[in-house]
Formats: sequence, C-alpha cells, structure tokens
Amino acid sequence: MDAFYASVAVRDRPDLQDVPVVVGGGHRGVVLSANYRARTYGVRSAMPMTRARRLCPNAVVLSPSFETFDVVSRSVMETFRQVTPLVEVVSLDEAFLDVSGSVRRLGSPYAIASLLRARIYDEQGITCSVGMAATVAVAKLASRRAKPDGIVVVPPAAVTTFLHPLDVGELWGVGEKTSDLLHRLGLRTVGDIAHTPLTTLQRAVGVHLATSLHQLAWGEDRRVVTARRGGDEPDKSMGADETFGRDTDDREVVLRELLRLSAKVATRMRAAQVAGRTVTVKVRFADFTTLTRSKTLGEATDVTREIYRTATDLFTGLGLQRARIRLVGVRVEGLVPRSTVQRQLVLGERERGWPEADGAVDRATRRFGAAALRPATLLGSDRA
DNA sequence: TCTGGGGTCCTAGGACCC
DNA sequence: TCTGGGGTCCTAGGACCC
Repeated sequence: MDAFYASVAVRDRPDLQDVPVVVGGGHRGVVLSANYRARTYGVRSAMPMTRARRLCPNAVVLSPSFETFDVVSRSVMETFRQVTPLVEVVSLDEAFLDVSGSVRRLGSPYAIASLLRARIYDEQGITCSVGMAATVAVAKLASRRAKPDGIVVVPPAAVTTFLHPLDVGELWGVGEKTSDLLHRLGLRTVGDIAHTPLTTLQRAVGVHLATSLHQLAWGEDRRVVTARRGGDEPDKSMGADETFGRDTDDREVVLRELLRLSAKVATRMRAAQVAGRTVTVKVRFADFTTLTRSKTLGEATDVTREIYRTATDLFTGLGLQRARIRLVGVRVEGLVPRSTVQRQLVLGERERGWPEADGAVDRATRRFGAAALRPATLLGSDRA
C-alpha cells in the first residue's frame, strides 16, 4: 500500500485530499506515515514529530487508528488470496504473492498486478504499488520503485542492470549503520558490493550479512513465497516499553511503570497461552543511550508478579543514582506453550497465590473491560 | 518537545559440561 | 617443556524491519 496509514486516514476525508497529512503524534512521537503531499516538504516515516511540524507547519496531524488499519489490511489480504493462495503477509500493508500458478486463469503478471490495484482501489479507496520479479528480494525493490501508484516489472534478464546502480542502503538488511560503514569503504552501489571479494565484505560486516548481501547483489535469492498470515507463527518473545511523557529520575515512578508493563506483557502472554523463562529490562536514558539487563528463571512463567519482581531486581541491580530516564521496557523471551510447563511445587508455597489472582483479574477484565481491575499502585495512572 | 513500539536475528564472551 | 575440542546456555549489545 502507498502511505498506508495516511491513505486510510484521509480516505473518508475528501477535504484532506490535497493537504499534507501526517499520521503520528503523541507527546514525543514519530511520524508513522505521511501522505505524498507532506513528503514534498521532506516529511518521512520515523521522523520525530517535532521535526515534521517544523518542516511542514500546515500539515494536518491525525492519530493512528490501528483497529481501522487492521480491518483494511485484512480485506486487502483477502483480495490478494482471490488471485493466489500463495500470499505471504509481511506486515499490515505489504505482502508477497506468487502468481506463477494464476497466469493461465488471469493473464500475464502485469495484467494480474493491474487487476489487483484496480480492485483494491475500488474496494478500499486506497492505492498500492506492485513490483514484479522472479525473486522475492528483487520484487520488493521493484515495488519500492513503483511507488506511488504504479507497477514495475524486472524481467530475469534485467536483474543485474536493475540492481547494480541502486544505493547499497536499498538492500534488505542494510540500514543506516551498515550503509554508512559501506560508504566509508567506498562501496556505494549494489554493483560495488557485487564486485567486492566476499572475504573483504566479510571482514567489514561479518560472515552472515556479507554472504547474504553478495548473493542479493547478484540477484540470487532462494526464498520462496510461503502462504502465511500475520501471526501464524508463535511469538518468540513478548514485550512492552514506553517513553515517559518527560524524563524522570523518580524511582517510584519507574517501578510503577515496570509494574504496568509487566502486567501488560503477562496479560498478553496468558491470552496467548504461553510462558517464558527470560525476563529483560530495558532502560533508555535522557541522552538516548540504552542498556538491557536480563535474567533467566529456573522455569517459564506467565505470572505478572514474578515478571515484575524479576524486572525490579534487574532494575535495582543497576544501582542508578538520580539518572534521567526516558524509557523503560519489559520483555519476556524463550516463550513456550503454557501447557508444556509444569509448575514446580515450592516448599511452603500457598496453595492459591499470584497465578490464581492473575486468573481472577483476567476473568474480570474480560467481562468488564481492561479498566475494571488493576493493582492499587496503578490507580489514577490514567483517566479511566 | 529531537528521536515510538512491536518484534527478529546476529555476534561475542564466558561459564560449564563431557 | 601446562592446559584440546565440541557443544550448550546465558548475558549484553547492536542492527534491522515494519
């Protein structure tokens, strides 16, 4: 989809059609999506909202509505599945389709792309762009070239001609840091990567990335499209973090936030019927430096109190003195199905304890809403 | 009022086991 | 003529993706 969140947000607001629109906001947020009008001012995704407002003071800022994005996304994916069952959902607004089996029924790949774009525009009122190639990686790059509202085909014979002039940063797996590193080494284009000895590349960016980049630079990509929906595979970790409205050095404020985040994560884990062994706490300071501390428990847990206790131990272990803290986070890794963990009986432990309390909280909030029941420490932490 | 929140994967060192 | 090799697990940090 082109500028997905922004497109959906303005879809029912014709008055905003030719106005710069930015989806994002929050007190210290970033741009989640900007329509093409806003982009002419230099506004980009992931940019701090402060900067976006400075670049484009007359932009209309809309809050994201993920429920709506989710609904639109699901229908778009269903439309894709009418063309081929081989739809690999990458994110809310992106998917790979293997249409090789649909050609006889629906015509050339180009015709299929046109059909899809027309259907999605009719049904959802938003535009999308399609890249077509014999490999997933090249199709992805082609789709970027096709934006907005277009189609780009890269036939097999044209792959290296298409790839080699591109900046190294275009390749999947090359972000800002690696791009800078490669540029410093004089490697600016995908062609440069292709013509650099693999060993040289490996010394620069590590064996794994080097091998993958070298292959991609020559258009080699063994990945196949696998029919997959978002959330098909179980999560390996679940976490939550939050940036404070303003930096804090108040230990009580931090601990309260750790409790809120622990409860949020544990609730999600119980809903998904998983438990995890490793608890990680993340702390970001006012200067944006970030550290993590983790602890692996003897057995997996989904108990709010156990996650919280581990998180506070880890935080306390840092021995911070009046540090200005910007963000804290809690993550649980090593998730396994709840049914596979057998709770160890601890000598002297109550027959009923925190796990039962969690169960009661879950049942109450299912019936009466998330605001129905919460630790007293967290009362008054929002307006509910 | 610079810089969100949800994830995954890789690297590297050290402990520990056989 | 000091101390191998292979493996797993844990921890911390970092890069990347959407």
